[in-house]
Amino acid sequence: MAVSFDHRAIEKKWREKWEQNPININDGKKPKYYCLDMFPYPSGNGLHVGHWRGYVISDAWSRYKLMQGHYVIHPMGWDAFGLPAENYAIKNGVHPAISTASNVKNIKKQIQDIAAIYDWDMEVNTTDPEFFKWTQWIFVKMFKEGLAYEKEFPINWCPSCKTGLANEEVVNGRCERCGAEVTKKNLRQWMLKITKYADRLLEDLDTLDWPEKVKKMQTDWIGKSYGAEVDFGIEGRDEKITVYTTRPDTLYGATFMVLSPEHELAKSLATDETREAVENYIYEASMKSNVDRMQAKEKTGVFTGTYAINPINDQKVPIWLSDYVLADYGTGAIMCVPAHDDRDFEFAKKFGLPIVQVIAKDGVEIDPLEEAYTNAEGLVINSGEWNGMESSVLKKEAPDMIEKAGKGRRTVNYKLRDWVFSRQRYWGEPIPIIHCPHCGNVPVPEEELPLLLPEVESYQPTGTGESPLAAIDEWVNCKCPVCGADAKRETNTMPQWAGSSWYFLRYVDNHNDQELVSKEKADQYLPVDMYIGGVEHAVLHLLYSRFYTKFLYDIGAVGFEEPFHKLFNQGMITGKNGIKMSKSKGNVVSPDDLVNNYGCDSLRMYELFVGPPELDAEWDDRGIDGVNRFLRRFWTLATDSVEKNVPASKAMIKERHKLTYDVTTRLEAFSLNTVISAFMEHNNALMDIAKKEGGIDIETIEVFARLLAPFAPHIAEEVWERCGHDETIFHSEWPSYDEKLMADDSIEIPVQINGKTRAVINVAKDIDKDSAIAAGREAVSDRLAGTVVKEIYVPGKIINIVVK
RNA sequence: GCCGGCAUGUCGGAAUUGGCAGACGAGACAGACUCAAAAUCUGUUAUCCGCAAGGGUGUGUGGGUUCGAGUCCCACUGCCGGCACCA
Repeated sequence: MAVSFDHRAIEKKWREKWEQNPININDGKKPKYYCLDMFPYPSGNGLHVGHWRGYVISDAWSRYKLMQGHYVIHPMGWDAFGLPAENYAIKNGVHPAISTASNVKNIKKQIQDIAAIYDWDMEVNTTDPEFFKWTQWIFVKMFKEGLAYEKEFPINWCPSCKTGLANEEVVNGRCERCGAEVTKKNLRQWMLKITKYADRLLEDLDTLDWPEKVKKMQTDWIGKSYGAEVDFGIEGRDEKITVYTTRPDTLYGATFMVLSPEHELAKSLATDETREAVENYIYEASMKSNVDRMQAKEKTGVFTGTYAINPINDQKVPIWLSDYVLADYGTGAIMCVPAHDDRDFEFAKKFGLPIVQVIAKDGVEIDPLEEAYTNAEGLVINSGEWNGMESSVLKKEAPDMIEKAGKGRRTVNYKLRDWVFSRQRYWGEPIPIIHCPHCGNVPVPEEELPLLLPEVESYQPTGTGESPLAAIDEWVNCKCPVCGADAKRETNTMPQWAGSSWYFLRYVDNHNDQELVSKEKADQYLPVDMYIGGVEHAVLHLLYSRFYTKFLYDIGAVGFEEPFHKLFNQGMITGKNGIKMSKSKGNVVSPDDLVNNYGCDSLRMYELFVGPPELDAEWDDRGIDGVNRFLRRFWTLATDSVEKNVPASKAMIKERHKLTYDVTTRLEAFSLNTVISAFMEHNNALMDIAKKEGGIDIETIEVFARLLAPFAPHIAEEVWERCGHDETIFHSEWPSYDEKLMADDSIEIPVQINGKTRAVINVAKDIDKDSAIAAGREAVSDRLAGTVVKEIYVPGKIINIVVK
């Protein structure tokens, strides 16, 4: 009687059919929907169940959009430049291109197990010359626009990876990739002027449908602040020192000044008496690492012996040096208001410097202040003509007052720094620049791109700040494309972010050798409607991609400014006790056996059922039994019902509409775990009905299958076929629901006395207030003691009788 | 230190606008089937008192608003994430 459920046979059958007759077809009429996964690095370790999660989420969403009548762009590719392949090459002598290709092959096979509707004709690989030709082309364009420039300065240097790092790649003073302590190294670097886009990157966040958390992280990273620059004269000298402050309203309280030890005037401010101490201090500061500087328990500093003049009151204020002042933020010099800043307060206490309170705390001046009154707001005091003002008002007006008096100017500052873009490693895109002794830096002519990586004997990073490419004379030595003189190639390569900053533009036109992407295709298919990936790229990849897209918009290569309209960050799948899955921890769960034992559909369902998609979830293999049981019960119910072919009953129709409502609304809310719950709950209800009525009508089974199709595509397709359909379920419409058919004739209403439920009454759904209350009183009559003060009836929800 | 988020049974989690807390699943326990086990099916499963009917308590802690609070407000505790001397 019962048709046995053989997931292997069913999945194999449909995989082959979909291969022959793809279900996601572009007929040129359907609206497009671009659903993108963050493309993976093809690691030699393969995929674990955590990688699956994001891909299942995006595929279920893509299939839903497909059934809603969209042509879905759902591509996959490989972010294949980067250190692991290179480190593998160093260890084993295998060219990164070879190990990468074999990793891509393995992971592609694993990804195909998910049965996602990826369009493999769109596949891209960042290490493919056909692709990185355009990565280099973008760089050349940026160079021509003045956005890529060379600079020598002390950059973040990872001594383990032996390469420079961008600011975004330093986490708590450590290398984002390997965790080694980051040091400073003076290096000639290629930089990208991302700071030019700071305001646009900030303002356009408002236009994005992204998690607030990610927007906030980008906002904080860009770190825009408003304030003023104030020019302080130097006693006995013509020069000025300009400071940046966000609190110009506290200028009267500036009792000393501190310069970063790297400040250009630092050394020259020393007097004969202080010279030795000042030079020692500057030297010591230069030797400190980021981590040392961050973990400093106590402030250090040295008096230069020289005084500045506070322009607001002509007071002499001593100039000190201290490494708590950052050289590369603002002007590298600050005015210190110890009464209203913790750091200045600590410094003043330690070195016995004067403290002048200029904003009254709770309306009074406190003498002496026990601690700094920070983020001060209130009445301005000890401030000459400013006395009696509200600090919040003065804060807004002071910059203009200072500017009018010729003592400074209104200004803004950003925490965002330009992007250190060169890496001293082999396995990356060569930076297409030629250094000519006559012409300076000359870009490789666009028609000569891609500039390929040469073969090397040793992939070992040199550690000197040159990449391994520098050792290959025949590659390095070239002719200047402008004047023909002997010249040398740039030997640094690009960071891994270079390819990932724009790859999503390339999928839709991946073999175009004339343009990065054709205007027609870009207009037709881009930008990305839904982007799904982990939150770890909040300020790296996602910020860089926005910057690249804005640049490409500015040069007319694309017609939109923001690459990703909607962003969804899925949570991480961890091992037991929330420990991140890793080979070294030995807690990696591979999807391969699970697919084999339970089937792709079961694993897909469980990946979604494991918890809210945006939260981390601990993996527990046992849970997959639950969804597997559900699928098998549905299978049995469906195949039995097809055989019995019973007519639809009122209960079946009601259940069908309730299911459609629950699945659709929960799916729209991206509450994917509760979508799966809805399937289980309604399947249980249908099984009960089938027990009583001998089966379920075929239309209800069909609706169930259609709703299930984005999640468990194989079983849904098989059931659909058994219901008598020749064409794929994915070309059927997404079911709609009718709220009238969902509703019960009667409803249950709890009756409370003083907020405690004492009875539940069953009444007609459109009962009026008086009848409802009467029925409620009747139901709890034996408990009604005392005087009724109030009766509350919330239609269809609750009756509450308040008794005294 | 600053900024954000979270806290519900044994476990993962659910609960539209404040309206029966614990849906759905895992696990456990009991029963059916079986020589037996697995699988499957049926039932029970927040906690306390009670044979039961029934009643008390209960969403990190303490308070508040409300007829009514997991949900709103105030204070606190714990965990997670971001930034980290940004003047």
